[in-house]
Amino acid sequence: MENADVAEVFYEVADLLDLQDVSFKPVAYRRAARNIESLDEDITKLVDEGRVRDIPGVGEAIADKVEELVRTGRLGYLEKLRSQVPPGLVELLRVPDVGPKTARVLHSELGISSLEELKQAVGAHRLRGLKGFGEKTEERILQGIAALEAKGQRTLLGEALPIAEAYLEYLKSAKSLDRISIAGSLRRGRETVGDIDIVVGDDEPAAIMDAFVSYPEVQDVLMKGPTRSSVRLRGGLQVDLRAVETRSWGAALCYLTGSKEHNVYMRRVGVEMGLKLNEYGLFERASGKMVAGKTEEELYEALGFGYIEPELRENSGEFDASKKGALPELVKPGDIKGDFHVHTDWSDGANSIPDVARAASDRGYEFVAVTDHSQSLKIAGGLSPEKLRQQISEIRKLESASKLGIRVLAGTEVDIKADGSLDFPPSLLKDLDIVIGSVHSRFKMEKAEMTKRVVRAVESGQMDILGHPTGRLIGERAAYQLDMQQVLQAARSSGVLMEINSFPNRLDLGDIHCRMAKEAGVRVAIGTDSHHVEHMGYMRLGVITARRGWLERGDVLNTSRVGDLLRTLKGRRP
DNA sequence: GCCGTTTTCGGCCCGACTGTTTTCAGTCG
Repeated sequence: MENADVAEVFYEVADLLDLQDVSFKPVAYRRAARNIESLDEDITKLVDEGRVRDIPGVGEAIADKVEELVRTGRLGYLEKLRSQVPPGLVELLRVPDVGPKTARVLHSELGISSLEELKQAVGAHRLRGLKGFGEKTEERILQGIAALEAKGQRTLLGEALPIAEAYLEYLKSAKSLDRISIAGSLRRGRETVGDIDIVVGDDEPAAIMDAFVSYPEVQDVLMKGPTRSSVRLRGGLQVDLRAVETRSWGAALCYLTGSKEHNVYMRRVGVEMGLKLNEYGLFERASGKMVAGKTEEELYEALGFGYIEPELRENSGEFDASKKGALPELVKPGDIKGDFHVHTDWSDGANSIPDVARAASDRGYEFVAVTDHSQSLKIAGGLSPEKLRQQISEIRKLESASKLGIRVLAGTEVDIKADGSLDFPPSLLKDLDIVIGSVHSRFKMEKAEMTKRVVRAVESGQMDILGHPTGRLIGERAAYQLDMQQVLQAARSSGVLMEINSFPNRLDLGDIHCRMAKEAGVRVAIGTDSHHVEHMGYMRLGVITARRGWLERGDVLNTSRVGDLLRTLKGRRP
């Protein structure tokens, strides 16, 4: 049973308790679920070692339930709760503006217990007769259902970021503002986001709201007030704007960046110091006097912490690290000196080698690695050994004619075959500057078999980087079964690096695995997996992911000068 | 249900917006 499965059960428990109007327990179950979800160890391992209670938010009662769940695959408590709540009520909670109270009334008064029944009841205007329900509520619920059906899922970081940046540019051009920033999970760099949050700090905060709701991409205005407004864009993405006076800028930005758990912790620390923290600032509880809030830096300082980077704000150790002066100095986009993973028109890429070199040079890089596919991957035009030989000499020729203005590394993304052998002979691989080994076939292997396959490749002595190590496609395909700890141990002893594949729907390694890699003493290499020079801009997504994984400059091979880099790589392979 | 220089009980973050309200509950973030 995976961590995510255990978390999902507890989320459902929380919903079911909410529907029974139970207080506080839902919060506790959700907290436990979130912490289990973001754990960097297998929950089964923790159960085996009796360490479940070490997880924050997991006490005696939840620990027992985790153990039951992991050992038997079932949870009696969940089954009991399910029998007490009409099936289908939980799905009503997914409709915006329908919470537990509304769902209960809908069921008790109108007998509604599914999304379908709710839709019919709204269509027949049966809600407006109920106490506390009117026409507007009916309309909102109808819109909520439509939005849920149209979208319902999270948006990739790489899709949301440009949309948010365009919106920001528009707002800045509409009115001169003291401060404006993206906030929320997007600012924290989560791999997917539910919505876009924007914060404005200005001495006339309410004045931006008209411009905000008039953005041409807006389809619906969900709410509009002097400090807060909310819209839905064409395409379904929701955008929230919060505007405060400049003196509250830092407090509002911090509050809206979250995470929720991070905020709750900060508030508790404030309470212990006799202070009150909200989106307007940090205040003395007794006098109401403002202590901090104009900038995030002064806010953290006033609470006794150093500045915590947005990507770390998940309440997963950042406060402890700050107290100990052990916060990482995160790798920055400007540290990146090259891209390790680019395809060209020799296999399934769109651009020529000189085009790729030029694009890399335009980005200010010192190097770029050409890593086309290998022979087995026919669908992607994988190169034969002869063709790869030709490509190598082509690259060397261009280099010696110094026509490229940048160091182009001759490389490959070689298939790791089902038995763990590589798709090119060692005699060919040794002539390359860089070898990425990737799994592109037989995804459904058993965990033990897949782990053996990958470990064998990692230990072959012919590979520098393990490409997209889990194989997941966000929202499309689950990771293949793999014992990541074993792979990391093998990588450490063989000196192989883990890739952070920056393609928007991969981000593989993800943040949690990056942190695991660091703890295991394994460095990472960031590659964009570009199939078009435009894709080379995805590098920033990889950097954000590295930052969420607490990685510093020294943990990321891309930050090396090209000379050092080549010595590192050559020194490793026989 | 969890947690603790407010510690084994009594708390649990705090505020905006909406709709249906004659003063506030519900939802959301």
